[in-house]
Amino acid sequence: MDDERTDVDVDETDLALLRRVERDDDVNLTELAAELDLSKSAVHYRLNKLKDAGVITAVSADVDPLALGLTTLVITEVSVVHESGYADEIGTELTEIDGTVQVYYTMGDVDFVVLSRVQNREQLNALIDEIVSIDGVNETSSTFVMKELKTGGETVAAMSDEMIANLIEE
Amino acid sequence: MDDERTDVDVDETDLALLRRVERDDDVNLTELAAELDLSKSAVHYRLNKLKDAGVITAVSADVDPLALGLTTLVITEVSVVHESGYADEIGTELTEIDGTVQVYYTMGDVDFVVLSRVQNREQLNALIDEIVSIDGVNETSSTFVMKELKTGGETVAAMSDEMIANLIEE
DNA sequence: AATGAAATCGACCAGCA
DNA sequence: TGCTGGTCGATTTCATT
Repeated sequence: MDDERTDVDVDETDLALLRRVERDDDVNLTELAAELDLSKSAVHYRLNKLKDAGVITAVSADVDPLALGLTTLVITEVSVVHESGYADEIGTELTEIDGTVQVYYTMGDVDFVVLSRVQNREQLNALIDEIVSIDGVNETSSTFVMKELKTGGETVAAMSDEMIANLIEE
Repeated sequence: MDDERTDVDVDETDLALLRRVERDDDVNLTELAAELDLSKSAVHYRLNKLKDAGVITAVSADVDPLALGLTTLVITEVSVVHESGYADEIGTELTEIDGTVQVYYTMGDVDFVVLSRVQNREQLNALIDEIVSIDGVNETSSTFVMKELKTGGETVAAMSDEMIANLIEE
């Protein structure tokens, strides 16, 4: 029993709807209604509610990086000189480097984890050069991704029964 | 000059369209057409083309993890005993653990990088226990994410001019 | 949360550059 | 090959219960 305060309240139907549209929202209300055993109006009502509540933050097209030649995904750990209080600024600069797709500020001896997509090794070298040239960056360590086994597109689908239960009973 | 063979050919207009819909596809054709200075038919035509070509793999709703109480994001490095050729199987098992949202198979001394979302520390402990109990897993190292600075939703927007140029000139 | 009607939209086509 | 413009059926939307 830890985190009790949840901003929004969703029920099992909402979660089923979310699971469906986070996978594929390129459907009309009639189809959604049939799949979820709801009326079209009910689906419409719930989708609006979920968007208003901020549970659904956007409806977006998923672009295949490979189709654009972005065949290389790299994970880079970035450490900064720990005297500098410029972590915020460094983080912002990391997000602005072309090719970076995910940037996380982390606890521990590594300060940032950066995921980047590039088309070839030259672009990778250029990208890492850009990172190390940021003022305050101390050390970097990069690893190639050989296979993307799960890509993070689906949030609700990744939740356990316990996580679901914590949401429902509130 | 490295990777020359790209499966699909897209032009600047396609990329502008992709940039728009990967950010927000919750708009009608009329609005898209106005923003891109195209006719509705042209937008319709290009969107279909991009979906057929596999550049757009899906249109999906983005769910805010925080709205569902998933306040904790953790990055875990997983090493396997290197005698075992069960890397594929271990990878699959990692993707199936509740809470894991991204799983990458990597080169180097770390074999997998796993990103997980949980609601509290107990769930995190349970998750890590599940990982280490996988047959063949040797060692894990986890790091809390304190701030998500860039979350990887947009692929085209992250591309440099050079990457774009490599795509256009083919 | 359901109904039904009005407004709007997306799909499609024949023709064109 | 990519686009235009217009039509029609389908869809979203909304007031009402």
